[in-house]
Amino acid sequence: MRTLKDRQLEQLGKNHAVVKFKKDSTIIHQGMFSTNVVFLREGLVKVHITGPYNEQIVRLIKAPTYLGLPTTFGNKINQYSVTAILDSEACFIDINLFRKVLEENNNFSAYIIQELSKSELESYHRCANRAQKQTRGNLADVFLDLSDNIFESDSFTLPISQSDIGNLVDASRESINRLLSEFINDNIIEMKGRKVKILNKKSLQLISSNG
Amino acid sequence: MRTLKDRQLEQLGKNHAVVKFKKDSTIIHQGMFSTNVVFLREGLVKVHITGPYNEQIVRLIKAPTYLGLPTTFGNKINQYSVTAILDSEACFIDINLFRKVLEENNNFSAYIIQELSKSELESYHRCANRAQKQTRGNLADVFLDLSDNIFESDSFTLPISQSDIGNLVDASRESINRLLSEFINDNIIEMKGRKVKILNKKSLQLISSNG
DNA sequence: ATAAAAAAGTGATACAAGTCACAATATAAT
DNA sequence: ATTATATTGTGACTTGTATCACTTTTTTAT
Repeated sequence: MRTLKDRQLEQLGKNHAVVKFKKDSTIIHQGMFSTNVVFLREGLVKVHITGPYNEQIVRLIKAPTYLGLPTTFGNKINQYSVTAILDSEACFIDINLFRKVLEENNNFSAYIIQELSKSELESYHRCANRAQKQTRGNLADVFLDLSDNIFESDSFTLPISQSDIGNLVDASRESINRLLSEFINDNIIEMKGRKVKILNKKSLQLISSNG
Repeated sequence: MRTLKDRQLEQLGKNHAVVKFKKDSTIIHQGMFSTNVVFLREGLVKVHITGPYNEQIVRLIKAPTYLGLPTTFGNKINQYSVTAILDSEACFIDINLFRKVLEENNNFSAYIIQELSKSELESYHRCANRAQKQTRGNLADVFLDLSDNIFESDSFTLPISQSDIGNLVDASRESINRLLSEFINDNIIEMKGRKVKILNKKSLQLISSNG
């Protein structure tokens, strides 16, 4: 499946320039008219959406991935924002071309459907977790996600602020801060500025599943 | 698009029996092996998933809709459960047939992609709302959804228990009960058993957007 | 019809996490 | 370098909502 994606990317990317985005710059702007799908080649982004009160971070996604699909098939106004949280690279693919490739290549459709399905499932799980766990457990999950999936290492640099973490797990900045102190105090993680080292992943996993 | 769906349904449904489900019977069982996609022709269902502590109701969906797509393209184990909350009718479509139709009919793929995209967006919005509003606002949203989208009427019969509502909006049964009393007391809704009449939709909308 | 099981109603209490209010560092900008 | 701005660290206090512990009502089963 990976090779398919790459082959397809080649086809789609041939006549599309790669655009570089610095950390903190916005790749997709909610509310803006758009006629592109974005293929994120490299980097890490946050997807955020205007909530009833604040801007809400919905999820972090790392490359490679497609972004902005809902815009492609619904109206042409972006329904959410995507901001780079690490330097990233993306290519913009014209919607019509994208649709044409979908039409011509059934495997590609199947691939996109699969990705969307996966994302739906993840969404359900996130939903269930956030709701049932308390902040400590959700925070542990963020660190596990960063370590296991995003950076694939026990040492990494936090790509977002404590207040963003709070926003992501539906907690206040202050609560996150206090819980981080707690984690550090319990020798579960070590932090120097935003440099994180996970000292006791077992504990994190325990916290994730219990609290 | 609607006609396309109907045409497609015809094609898919031709050799597939319609199965009737009584209220409260399970249509899709999480954890079970399955080789079908379900097309819900008629009725109303809840999608629920095993959370870290409880079973979590993720959303209500009314017919017509496809269910179980993630199973189709990922592994063959159902990743969530779907239970009828009103008498419903569904047809079961063999995965291979479904895939074949997807392959042969690009419009159908496009339609499925569109549906999945829409569902992703809804998911993001639900997420942002649940997180930022308190229970009163989320409860108002449930009533607005039931009235505006699901039953398209100001009078309807609650299809789920208070404890399910609580589960759906991440609150306890008791909180829902207290808030309902409050709504009734404020002449926002009227309830006789599970028969609901919305008396003041404006208020509900206000509560939805403020609290 | 009657027993059994769910669902709904309600008070008392507890607590996780929000909010407010500053102080202390960092980071970015001129 | 030196402001200006953003982020982080903490204490004190408040609050929405969970939990517990019943009672009452409704529904389902026998």
